[in-house]
Amino acid sequence: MTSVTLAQVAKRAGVSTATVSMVLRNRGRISHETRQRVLHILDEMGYVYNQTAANLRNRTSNQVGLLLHDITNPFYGEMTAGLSHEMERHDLLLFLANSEESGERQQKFVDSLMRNNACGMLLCAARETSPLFFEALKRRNIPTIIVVRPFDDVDFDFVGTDNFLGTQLATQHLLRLGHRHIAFIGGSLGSTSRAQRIGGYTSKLLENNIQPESEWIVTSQASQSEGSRVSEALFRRFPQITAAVCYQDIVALGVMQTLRKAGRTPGKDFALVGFDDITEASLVQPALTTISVAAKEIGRKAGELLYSRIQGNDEPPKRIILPPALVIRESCGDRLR
Amino acid sequence: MTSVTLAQVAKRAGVSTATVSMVLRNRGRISHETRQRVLHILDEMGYVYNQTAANLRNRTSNQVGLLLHDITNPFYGEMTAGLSHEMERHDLLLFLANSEESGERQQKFVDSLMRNNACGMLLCAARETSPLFFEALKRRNIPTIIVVRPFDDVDFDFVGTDNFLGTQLATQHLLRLGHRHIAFIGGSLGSTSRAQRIGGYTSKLLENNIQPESEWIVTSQASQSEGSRVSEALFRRFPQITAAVCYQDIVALGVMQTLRKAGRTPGKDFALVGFDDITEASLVQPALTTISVAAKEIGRKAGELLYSRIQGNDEPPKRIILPPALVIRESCGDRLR
DNA sequence: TTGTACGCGTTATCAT
DNA sequence: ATGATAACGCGTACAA
Repeated sequence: MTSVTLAQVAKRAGVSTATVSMVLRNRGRISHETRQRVLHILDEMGYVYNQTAANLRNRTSNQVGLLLHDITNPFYGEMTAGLSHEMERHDLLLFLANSEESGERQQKFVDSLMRNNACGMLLCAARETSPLFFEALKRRNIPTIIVVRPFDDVDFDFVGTDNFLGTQLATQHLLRLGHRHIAFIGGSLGSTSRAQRIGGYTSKLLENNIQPESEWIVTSQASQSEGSRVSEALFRRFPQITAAVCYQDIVALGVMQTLRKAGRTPGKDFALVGFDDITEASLVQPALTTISVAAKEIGRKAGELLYSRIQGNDEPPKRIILPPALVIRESCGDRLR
Repeated sequence: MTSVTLAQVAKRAGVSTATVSMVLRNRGRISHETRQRVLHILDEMGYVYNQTAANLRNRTSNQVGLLLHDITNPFYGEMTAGLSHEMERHDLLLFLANSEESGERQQKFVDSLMRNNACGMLLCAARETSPLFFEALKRRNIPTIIVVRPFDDVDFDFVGTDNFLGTQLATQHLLRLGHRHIAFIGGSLGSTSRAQRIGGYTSKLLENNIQPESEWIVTSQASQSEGSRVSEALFRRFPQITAAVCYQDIVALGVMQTLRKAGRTPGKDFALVGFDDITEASLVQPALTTISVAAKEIGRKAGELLYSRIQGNDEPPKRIILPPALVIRESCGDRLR
């Protein structure tokens, strides 16, 4: 390695290490002359700053961790891009870990972050994460932002989207188009996001004096095939359903499949709204009307908030909820327009 | 912070810091008794190992950097997942940075890695990266693996896919299906990957006595919308084209859009092959026939190789080229079967 | 098992 | 005004 140390530079420049350090960090009072000489020698010797030593001394670091459960999901890719951009702006390094929904891996990553003295973290926790995990986190006293997956502990900062509003928009759209028999398809039982989305759906129905039918609300795994399977059973039991709000675009794609098999055409004799606005949404035929959440913006906002926390911002925990938007395509028909 | 130090634990346990250190790292010969007592006190005091201090002392670290140019691209998401998994296995932390094709950001990240004493890095360099960048990297003497984007400097390890073979497979598939007017869509001019893929496409055409038409080879940015825009122009000019090999799945998705707009159906009156096999490929309708490059596997293999380098493996630089595979779905029709 | 010098930058205190 | 001295952050490993 033979790395050049500050002391070596100091010796060569005929000054103390304190002086070199001050030059490097633009602190203290150093004469222009000395400063120039030191800078020159730093360059000449190819000095590389040892952040590790500095961090040890200062008991800080410039490293933050991002824990996701599935980096493969394009939504999180977008979010990570937004976050990464923000981190770079503040000269923070980003650790990435992928829990793959394993609580064990998740815990291991957090422990690792603590050992490495990370100065902050962003968390999209694995499903079924124990509350104890969060309690332990609080005691760690490290700035932590919960992202995307809603979490109702008010002691944490949270950045995500407004699930409730999202499905309200979706449901309202269907109502305006004249639909009265609207189902909700997808999501898994434990999911908080799902609970919120169902809340938006239900509330909008009630606002319009429509009694929600609990049997028209069904779960589905996050895959096209499951969406298809689940909706087939639903439509067979309740043929009067003419529209559906889906928990995710992927599920909506499955529903489309079912409709086609049954000789029905989404956008003509059935209306479908998805959620997420994934790439495929605009590609399928007919293109999927859906709720768009600005993934990149979530990443950016989360990064911004984390940075402010690292800087010492100790206002009460914030909840930054980005508004989703209805993207009208073709899967609901155009009776409205 | 009030973090517990090794010295505090030692004092409380009535032993030396050396003993505690050895207990922590399972080294040396410590009596079972002492070991138990120390472990107990470590736990009791909530000791958190300070990796920073250890790293400083050992002049090493357990942190590696991954530099991508576009984490948003699902291909890299997959690759990152594979890599991340491998890193976790070896207790390495992964720094992620997204250059967004900016040489400046890229340089900044590498500098940051050096300052932070990273023990290795994986690089998918920005386009137009100066050779000087790589030369400088060599002098740094830090284990570095070039991934995905082909790079012809034999001094570096490389892990990627066989672009040439990939498009050969794709082109051959189309030829077998009877197509003779085959375009190549996507990629940008400077790209080495693209050059190789066009090589595979061209060679296969020639093998079959078909003269490649240079005007049927067009560039496109890595986005669906660009793929759509570019292909629209191409098809207008050359309506005789009945099939296309795409540089990327994303571009292929855009081409699908164009076809649909024109009232054509991929898989029926047009045949389309993508490259990458991203998740969406199997989800779109019709599902995209594509070249699978096992992105996850590339990540895993690259991680494995990097780890071995970090461990001191000093064999000559390796080139690990993973064979791609044709994944037949629906976008080419089934005239063959 | 222990004592302690060491890795390298930081900064409060002291000197000119 | 400028700059030097030296203790310090915390775990490691060698000599004793």
